[in-house]
Amino acid sequence: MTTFNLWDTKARPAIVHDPSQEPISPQDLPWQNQIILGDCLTVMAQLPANCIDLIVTSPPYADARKHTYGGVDPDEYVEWFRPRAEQMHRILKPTGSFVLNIKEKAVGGERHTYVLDLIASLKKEVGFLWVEEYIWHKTTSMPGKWKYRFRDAWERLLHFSKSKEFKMNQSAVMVPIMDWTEKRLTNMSRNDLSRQPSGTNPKTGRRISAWLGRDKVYPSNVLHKPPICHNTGHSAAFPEWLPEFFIKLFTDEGDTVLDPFSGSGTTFRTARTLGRVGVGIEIRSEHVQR
Amino acid sequence: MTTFNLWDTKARPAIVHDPSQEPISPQDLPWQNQIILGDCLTVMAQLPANCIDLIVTSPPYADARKHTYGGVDPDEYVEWFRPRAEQMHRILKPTGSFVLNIKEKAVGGERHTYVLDLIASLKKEVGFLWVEEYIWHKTTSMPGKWKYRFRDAWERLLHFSKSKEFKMNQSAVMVPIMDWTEKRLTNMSRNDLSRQPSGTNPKTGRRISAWLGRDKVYPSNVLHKPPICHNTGHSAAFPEWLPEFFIKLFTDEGDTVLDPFSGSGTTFRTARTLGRVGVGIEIRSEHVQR
DNA sequence: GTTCCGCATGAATCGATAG
DNA sequence: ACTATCGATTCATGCGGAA
Repeated sequence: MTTFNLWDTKARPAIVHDPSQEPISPQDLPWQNQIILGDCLTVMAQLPANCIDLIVTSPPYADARKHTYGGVDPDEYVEWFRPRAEQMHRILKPTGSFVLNIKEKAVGGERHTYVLDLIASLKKEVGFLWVEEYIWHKTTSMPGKWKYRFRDAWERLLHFSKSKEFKMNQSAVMVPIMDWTEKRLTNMSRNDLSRQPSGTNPKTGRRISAWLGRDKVYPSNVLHKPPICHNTGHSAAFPEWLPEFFIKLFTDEGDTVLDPFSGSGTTFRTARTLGRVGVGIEIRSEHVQR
Repeated sequence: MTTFNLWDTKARPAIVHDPSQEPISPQDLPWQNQIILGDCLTVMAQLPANCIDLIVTSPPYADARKHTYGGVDPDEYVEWFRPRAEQMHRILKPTGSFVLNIKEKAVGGERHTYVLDLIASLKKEVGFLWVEEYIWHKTTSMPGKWKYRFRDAWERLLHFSKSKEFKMNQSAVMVPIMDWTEKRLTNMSRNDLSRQPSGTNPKTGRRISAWLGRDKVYPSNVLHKPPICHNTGHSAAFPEWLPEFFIKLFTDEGDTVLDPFSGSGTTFRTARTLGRVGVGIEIRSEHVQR
C-alpha cells in the first residue's frame, strides 16, 4: 500500500495503472487505497464484481468541462453515462449504495431533462433502485442575477442502491441538536431572540435545556451546508462534509469507497481518514500525478 | 363580481357553474373572481384560450391506495394529469407561468418516478418549457423514523412557461436582510434570513416594517419556509407565502391567477388580496359551498 | 396582558396482519 | 401470492387554558 500524507494535496498517490499501456489482470492491479489514472469505464471493467461498498461521486456535468471528456453533450449524457453505471452496478456489493451528485444545465432558457432521463435509465436499464433524493442546499453559492432565474442554491444528491436491504448506519450521522445551522431558528427567531437577543430569556433557556437533554438528532434529507472545500485549488471539488456524511451513513470501518470521477480526491482522502479503503479513478493525470 | 370577506373562510363565493348541469358558453360564464365547482378538466375546457397569466397549484399527490379519497394511483398519475395540463397550456397567456407544487411518494422502498415522468410529459407531450425547479425546504416535516430513509423535508416547486419570454418581476420578491441575525449567526446564509413571518401576526407585521429600508437581496431558488397555513381547519392547504411569492414574481396587478385544484382557496384569496383577478376551480363542493 | 405548559396533529413510511 | 388495511413510530408547531 502506498503511504502518503492524506491531507497534503501536493503528495498524491502514485499512478498504479495507465490504461494506454498494456492491460493487466485484476489480481495484478493493486487498486485498493489508490487513485488510478484512466477512464473510469475501462478501469472499473478491471475490478472484480461485488467489491465496493459505496460509490460517492460527482461526475462531470454535461458540457461543463469540455477539455476532459470531450464535453459531453446534454443530449448524449445518458448514453455516455450508462456503460459506466453498468460497471458501477456490477462492482457494487448487494448491500452497497451509490450516491450521485449531479445538477441540470440550463439550455436555451430551459432546464434540460438529462438528469431526469439519467434517473430513469439507471433504474430501468441499469437496474439500480432509486431510493432517495437528498437536497444539498448550498448556503453560500455564487452570487449572480439572471433575467429569468434566481441564484441556483441547491444540487441533487441521488441515492441508488442495488437491493432494498442496503447498509445504513443512521446513528453515525446524527447531528448535535444545538447546531443552529442545521436546526434553524424557525420559531425562536420570531418569538424569542428578537425580543431579548441577550439570551437570558427564560423561554430560550428552557428550550436550550430541553435540547441539552437530547444531544443528537437525525438529519432530514435536506443537507444544509456551505459549498466550501478544503483544497481550493480545484474548481469542482467536493466539500469534505459531503463524502463524509455518506461514508459514515452507508459504510462501516474497513469498507471500500469508490469515486470513479475522483478529481482532486476529496472522497478518497475522506474515506482514508475515516478508516475506509479508498479507491479513486481519475482521467486527468494532473490530478493523479504526485 | 361577487363580493365577500376574503379572509373569512366561512364566507365562500357562490357556485357559479355546476358541470353536471347543462353546459354554458364561455361568454356566459362569469369566471373571473370566482371559485367554480367542478372537475378542472371540464371547467378549464370552457375558458377561453390565452386568458390566464399565472397558474399556481398543488394538485392531489399520487396515492398508492386506489380509489380512496379519490386518490390517483402513481402509475396512472401522468395519464390523469396530462389532459388537464393541456387545458392549462391552452388557457395560459404566452407570457404566463405555471407553478406546480408536487412531491414524490415512497413505494416499495423506492422513490416513485411519477413526478419525473410528469415533468417529461409536460415538456414533451404538452409543450411546456421547464424553466426552473425551486425547492421548498420545509422547516418542519412529518415525524417518523425508518430503516432506510430520513424524514422528507422538501417538495418540488416546478416552474413551467409557455414561451421563453415570460413575465418575471424579480424585484417584487426581494427579501430584507436582518443584520441582527447575521451578527449572531455567522454561518447562516442570506437565503435563510429570507424567512418572513406569515404576516398574520400583527406583532411580526410590525417587525417586518421595522426591517424596511434596510438592504434587500434577491432570493435563491431554495425557499426555506414552514408548511403552516392560515386556516388550520383544512388539510393540505397552501401556506400563504407560497402563492404570494409566485404571484408577486410572475404577475402584475390586475393580472389573472388560476388555481385548478383550489382546495380551501388560499391561492384565490391571496390573489385577490394582492389586487389580482382570482380564479379557483374545486371539485369538492364542501370547499366551494358557502 | 403575558408567559408557560400541555396536547392534538400533520400531503408519512414500513412491516404485520387479514382477506 | 398479492393486495388492502392497521398500528407503531416520531416531533415541531400552534393553540388554548391556566398561572
